Amino acid sequence: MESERPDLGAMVMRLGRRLIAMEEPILARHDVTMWGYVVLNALRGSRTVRTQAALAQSIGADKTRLIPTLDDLQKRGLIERETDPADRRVRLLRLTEKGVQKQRAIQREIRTAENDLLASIDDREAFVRALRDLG
Amino acid sequence: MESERPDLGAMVMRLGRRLIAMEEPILARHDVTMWGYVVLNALRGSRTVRTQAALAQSIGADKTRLIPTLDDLQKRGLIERETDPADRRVRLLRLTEKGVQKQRAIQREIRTAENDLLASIDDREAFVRALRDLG
DNA sequence: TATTGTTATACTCTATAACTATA
DNA sequence: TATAGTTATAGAGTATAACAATA
Repeated sequence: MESERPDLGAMVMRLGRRLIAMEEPILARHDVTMWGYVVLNALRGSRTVRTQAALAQSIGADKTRLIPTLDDLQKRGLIERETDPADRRVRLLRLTEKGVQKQRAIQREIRTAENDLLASIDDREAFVRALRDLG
Repeated sequence: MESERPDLGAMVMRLGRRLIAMEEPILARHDVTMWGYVVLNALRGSRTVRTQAALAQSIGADKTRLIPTLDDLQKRGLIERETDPADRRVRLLRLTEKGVQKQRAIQREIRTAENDLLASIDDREAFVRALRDLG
């Protein structure tokens, strides 16, 4: 019998805010914004070079609000942005080696912090699996 | 062995957005905003009358951004706001009977929708319990 | 002087529209 | 003409500062 509890949405958003708060100091130490980290993650998986429009869509962002982030990441040598010779309107994106290292370093720290946070959960794998399935 | 997965924060926020999207049409049908519903929920549990400042703190909101919400709920007869005779600076808040009914009706619909969404999860109670503990 | 509630202002974030360069 | 990327503008949401009433 399930006792009274807050709505699922309230609990999930609360946990989400807690996780974001946990990540923020890590990102700050690496001098990367949340959007910057999201971009690094999106480019890591698919070594496939992508256009900015495709990237924006894949992370559910407007293409215009990605541009300052891409400018910054490029300026700092974490990504490369080159004109597609086959269609000079398009910019092909990819992580530099430095960008790959940065993404790995940040994610490693975040995973460690996640593990601490999940320590109290009985069956962590089941919990994570459920979260994944519900996405 | 846990296969590669997105960060916990990304998965949780994604699920959170999905739940919000699920709730929004329900709230719209009842002509209540998300903030309005949060206030109704906060006042439901504690029949204890509260001040606006206490309410704001309990839901993690700034006191100033609650005021338009309270004005609206009061105008529509869902809450009462009366001056505390013991300290005339303070407004005591409580749900009206109409407000209680409204909160119940909305939550009932949300719970039904949550159940549909959780249908695919193996051990739902464990999942909900974990979410609760992590809050 | 400090505090509750309120209003007015400023700031941040995001989306919309307008521009360029290619196709 | 249509599209990728960019820039400029406007809108929503939120926080900050200032105010009136009361303690």
